[in-house]
Amino acid sequence: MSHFGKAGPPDIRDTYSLLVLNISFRTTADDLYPLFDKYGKVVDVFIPRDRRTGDSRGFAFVRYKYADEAQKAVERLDGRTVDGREIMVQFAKYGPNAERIQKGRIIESSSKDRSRSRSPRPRHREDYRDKDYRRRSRSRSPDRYSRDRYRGRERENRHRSRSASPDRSRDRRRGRYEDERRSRSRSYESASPVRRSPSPKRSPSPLKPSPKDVSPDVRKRSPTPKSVSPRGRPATSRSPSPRHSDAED
DNA sequence: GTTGAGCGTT
Repeated sequence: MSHFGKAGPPDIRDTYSLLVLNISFRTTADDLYPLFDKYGKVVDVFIPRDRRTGDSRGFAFVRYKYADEAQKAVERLDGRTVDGREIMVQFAKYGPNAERIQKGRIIESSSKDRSRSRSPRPRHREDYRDKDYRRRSRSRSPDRYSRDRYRGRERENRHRSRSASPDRSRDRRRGRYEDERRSRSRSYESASPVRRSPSPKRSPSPLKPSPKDVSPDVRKRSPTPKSVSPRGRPATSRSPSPRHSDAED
């Protein structure tokens, strides 16, 4: 759906797509259109939305008619604060139908001319699913803790140099990404699938629990429930049955 | 009410 109400992409013959990232979730195409249209002729503005909820994904595609205007918009709107969020405008790298894009311009690889370049790779389906799957997992930041740590460090960095250069944003994101990746790798290596046993009944060895594991008080308290549940059942003691102890967990 | 790396629809 495009912002103009027409079905699908209007006409992508010589248009230059810009990718607008880091926009607010409330920002709509109607809000971006006038902003981008001021710097050139905007052919189409499209904001991908979630199919289930319909919420914006936080980025938009602005299609310009001329490259110079698109470039101008990139240099003008990149880093600008829109709706309280610093947006990032850059040329689109991938096309809507997995078409290759050069400098934001869509390069029709094979649609009418298939004999020239043969690329029998129906990957669009898989790519689409893959990206969709990624979005599902996006729900919330699973590594939010790690990112918070880095974010705190960034804050100090930003504190030192208030002036921000347009190139810095790239390095910043990339550096964080690498750190995140390394952190994940380390997590996978270090983190073992150890499930904390909620019940201390689980003995580490199949043998009978050594007296070191079981405190003498516990042993003495086990057969003597000084506390009775309101229902009249000895709830304080877990399960007097030794063979039932495993099944309970 | 929340979220935040990334590349798109009939």
